[in-house]
Amino acid sequence: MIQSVMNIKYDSSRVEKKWQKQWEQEGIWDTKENSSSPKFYVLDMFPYPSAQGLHVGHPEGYTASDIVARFYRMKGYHVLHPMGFDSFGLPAENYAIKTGTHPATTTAKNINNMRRQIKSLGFSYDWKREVITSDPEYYKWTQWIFLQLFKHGLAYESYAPINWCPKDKTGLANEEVINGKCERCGTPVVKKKIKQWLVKITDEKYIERLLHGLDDLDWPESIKTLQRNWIGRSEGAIVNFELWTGNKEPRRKLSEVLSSKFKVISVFTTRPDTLFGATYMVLSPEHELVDLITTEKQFKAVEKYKKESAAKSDLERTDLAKEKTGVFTGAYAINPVNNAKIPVWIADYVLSTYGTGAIMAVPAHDERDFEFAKKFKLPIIQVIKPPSVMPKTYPSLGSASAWGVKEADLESQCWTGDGTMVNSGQFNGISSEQGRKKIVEWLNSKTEQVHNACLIVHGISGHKRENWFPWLKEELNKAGWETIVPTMPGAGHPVLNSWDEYLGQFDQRINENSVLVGHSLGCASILFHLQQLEKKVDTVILVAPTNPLQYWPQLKQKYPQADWDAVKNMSSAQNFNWPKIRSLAKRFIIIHSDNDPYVPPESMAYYKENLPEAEIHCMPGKSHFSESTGGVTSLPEILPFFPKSSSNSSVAQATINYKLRDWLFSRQRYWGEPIPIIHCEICGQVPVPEKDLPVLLPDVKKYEPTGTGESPLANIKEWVNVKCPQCGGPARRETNTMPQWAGSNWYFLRYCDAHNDKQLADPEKLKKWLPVNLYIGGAEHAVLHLLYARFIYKFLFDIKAVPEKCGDEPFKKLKNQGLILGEDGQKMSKSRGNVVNPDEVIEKYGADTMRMYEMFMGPFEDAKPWNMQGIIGVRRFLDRLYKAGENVADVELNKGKRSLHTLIKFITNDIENFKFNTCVSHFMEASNEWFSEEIVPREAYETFLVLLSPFAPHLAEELWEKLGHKKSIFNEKWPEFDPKLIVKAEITLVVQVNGRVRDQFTVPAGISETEAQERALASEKIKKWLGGKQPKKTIFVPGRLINFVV
RNA sequence: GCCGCCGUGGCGGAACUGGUAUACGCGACGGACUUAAAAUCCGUUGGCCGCAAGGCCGUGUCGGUUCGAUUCCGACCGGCGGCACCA
Repeated sequence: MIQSVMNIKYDSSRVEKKWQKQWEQEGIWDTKENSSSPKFYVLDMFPYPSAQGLHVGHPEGYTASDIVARFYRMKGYHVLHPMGFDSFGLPAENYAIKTGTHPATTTAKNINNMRRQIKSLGFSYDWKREVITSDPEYYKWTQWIFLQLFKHGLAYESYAPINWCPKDKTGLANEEVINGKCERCGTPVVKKKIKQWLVKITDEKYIERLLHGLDDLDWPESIKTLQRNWIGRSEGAIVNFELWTGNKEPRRKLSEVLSSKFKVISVFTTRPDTLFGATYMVLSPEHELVDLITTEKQFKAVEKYKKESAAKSDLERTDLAKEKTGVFTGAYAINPVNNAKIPVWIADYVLSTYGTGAIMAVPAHDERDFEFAKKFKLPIIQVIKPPSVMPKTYPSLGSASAWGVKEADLESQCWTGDGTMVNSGQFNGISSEQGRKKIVEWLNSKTEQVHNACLIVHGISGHKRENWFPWLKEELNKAGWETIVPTMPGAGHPVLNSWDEYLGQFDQRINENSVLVGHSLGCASILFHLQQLEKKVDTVILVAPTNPLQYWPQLKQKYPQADWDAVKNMSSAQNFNWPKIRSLAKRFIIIHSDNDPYVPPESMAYYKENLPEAEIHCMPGKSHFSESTGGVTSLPEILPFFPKSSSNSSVAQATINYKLRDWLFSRQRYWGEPIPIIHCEICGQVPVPEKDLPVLLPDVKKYEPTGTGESPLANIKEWVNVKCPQCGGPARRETNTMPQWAGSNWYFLRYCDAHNDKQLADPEKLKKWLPVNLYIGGAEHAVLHLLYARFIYKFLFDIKAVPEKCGDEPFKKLKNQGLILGEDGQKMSKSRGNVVNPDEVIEKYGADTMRMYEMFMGPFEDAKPWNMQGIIGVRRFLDRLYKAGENVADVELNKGKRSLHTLIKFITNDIENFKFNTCVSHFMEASNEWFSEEIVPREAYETFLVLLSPFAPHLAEELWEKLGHKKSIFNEKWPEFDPKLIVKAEITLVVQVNGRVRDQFTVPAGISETEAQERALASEKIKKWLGGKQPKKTIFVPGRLINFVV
């Protein structure tokens, strides 16, 4: 029970309030901007201002960072130590739904309460730099960052299915889904297809940097591993399996299938060495090819299975799927290594979102495939022989037969490790590691050399296009093209309508053998897309290229009803980076006519100028629209320009896959930063001009999300309906808000220049402070916050918003505080009733006691239970220290010098090594040694107070003042220890016989081995243990022990 | 299942680089002060045997390396955290 401390002399609450007030008035924690001393940036993860206020876990991290901040200040550093609030989020919004109180009101109230609580612990924060993410002055720059992402093609809208929490009525990022349930409310998550904004964290430009950047960081290894696993890089190969053309009763004509974008089934595998053991294939039920290949006979079963798996929530699909399920499609594919005809199944153990959404199944060497094959009686062929001898032999571990079992016993288990290849044709006998490489090489070399992808984009040139493209497709098919990716027909202006989908399909298929064809305005699209893709291709063919600069304004007028949403990419035609485009293709071909009103000489001049190396072919007498073809000319005439069969088609291609998915950046909720995009019917997605930022979050009457995927903002007509900033036409604001994590991934930049209204922060100030030297917070942010913040920082670095000098990693050193558990050893929670309220602790014991106890409980990074009884020990220590102040006298510190300097050394080292718990122990030990005496030497007492001041600032300051000092103790320099004074004159030498302690005595510290031996052998006890025998060997550890071996 | 971390007194924990295991604190027990209690102060406190000197055992379990292991290696058991059909 909490015991009364009323009659203790030290009145903590009075003293603490007194100094908190005085420090604030004097502004002694204000950051000194102009200082030539080295900088140190100590950052805490800022809290969400919850209604429950501060948790005892918060002060643990804050105290540690405060100790470090004060320590570095006293060591002469120039320290930035700020605090703020991450104040957008669901709880305030849910509270608003329940009570009608505006989230801003709730948030302000909670912030005030938490700020009071934080201040009551006496931390040395520079509150003048406080950052609040829901403050428009702040989120203006969150929006600005979003606009930069958008302008760099890293923020995009998509209709893909997302994780949807039915209770919170909002989309969740993958990282927010835990065991198939919503991180916040535990509701099972379902898939929902809604329009959403995503941020391309998986962009090639960033993903490897996010991975490798971890290598040099001073972070806990566990967090780095967590991030690496989350990114989930795996190396392997994409292998193409041809469809078997003899399939019976196809529902679709073979030509239809083959002319689709899937002529083959592509799989991703990390084990190409097991290809000879691939006895069947599995597509995920969502795979687009399923419809095309399923046979009439299997159609019903496949449809039923697809429906079933679609209806399952993620939770059911993973949790309940202990038993594998699946259905045969009726189709077969050809294994490229041995031309074996293997069945194609669908099963929901194959994920549509990873790899290509299809696998080759090698039941002998993959647990899941094995299980599936057993259940559906599919053949199992062993192709890897497990090593029969262990890499290292340990006789104690029994015989190697334990390993041999796996070789023989394919009935009940499979071998997923490496080994020697068997049943694999010419690869028999080589190791599986080698086989991985060799099989991929071999497959590539034996394949007929043809192109594998042709991307065709036409313009909006109108009527006859429907004829041109199917025909082109067919002709190219006949000509032996491996894969033709067609345009998608649709209403109005087909390409434009399907533009987004269209691009997505190509991206992975395009490689250095691809040919890209554009017609009319599609030429600009092709070039722009190529530039965005940043992949090398073989050839770019431009047929009747119209000058985009000339045409877009006209077209907008001409086709006001068109889906101009989709034209956005082309509106950026002004942004062509010609040198880059020219570097991306080996060959450029331009085909035009001399009789084309849409391709006037200016257009040709435009392309000639920018693509000087292009081969130009003029078709005399043709026009832009030709009767039969819809193109500039008839196909037979342009086909010769398609380069034929000049390079490799990749049947197998080494590649890399990641688990990480793009970051869901929109929520269908209210209390968040509005996404600064305007949707115009003509111009599409238009970024809000920077001068119009911030887009303020308006008031609403109802906070409930509509549940249909729209936020409550959609109901405010006067806010939603705006004029397009580009064309002035009618437009609508984006009504989704940003996710919880939007504001928190750059707040540490803002602290450097918290009130700048011209830019997110002055680069000069960023240069001064970044990167963060020490970042302290909970391990629960290991993935979400720390990954996103690193990504945004790298992006800001790339666009030069973060100066080059700062580097592209924001947090040099990271420390995670361990969880503080309840007294019952369980996680603190309201329902368990084991929550400790910091306010009460401070009231009973004082802030300094609280701070020191939190440090004393155990290692900073370990989880440890709170103990109300334990805290009294710290309080007693502080009381004794307080009392000892009365006995301070100006006496010479003679013998005490050594222990004083030892203490300085311990405290200094332990702070540097984050061992705050042992600091407290050292303080207590020193206190027991010195302060129970009648006379306390001033030198010892004062130095002790300076060392203690980062831990117990109020008491240290109070006692410092009582000693007669006029200036704050925090102006003191951190004491240095003198190594000479620490050396002990005498030590206890331990004498061992056969490694067991048998005697010990005090000897001069520098005792030599011979002397030590003499003394030890003289000991009666040792004589007894030696039993008259001569030691075989003597081990002498200077300053510690001597050991005789007999 | 996979990845990471961790097992030391009644409890939180300490132990440098392989060198006296259990520092410091809590609790418990005994004592002082007090009419009494609280508070405070002093002492004892890993287990077993012994009057004692002293001895034996002891850092999750079993084994290994070593003159010597809480520390290094191997296997296992138990706990915590994360990921989870990632091909």
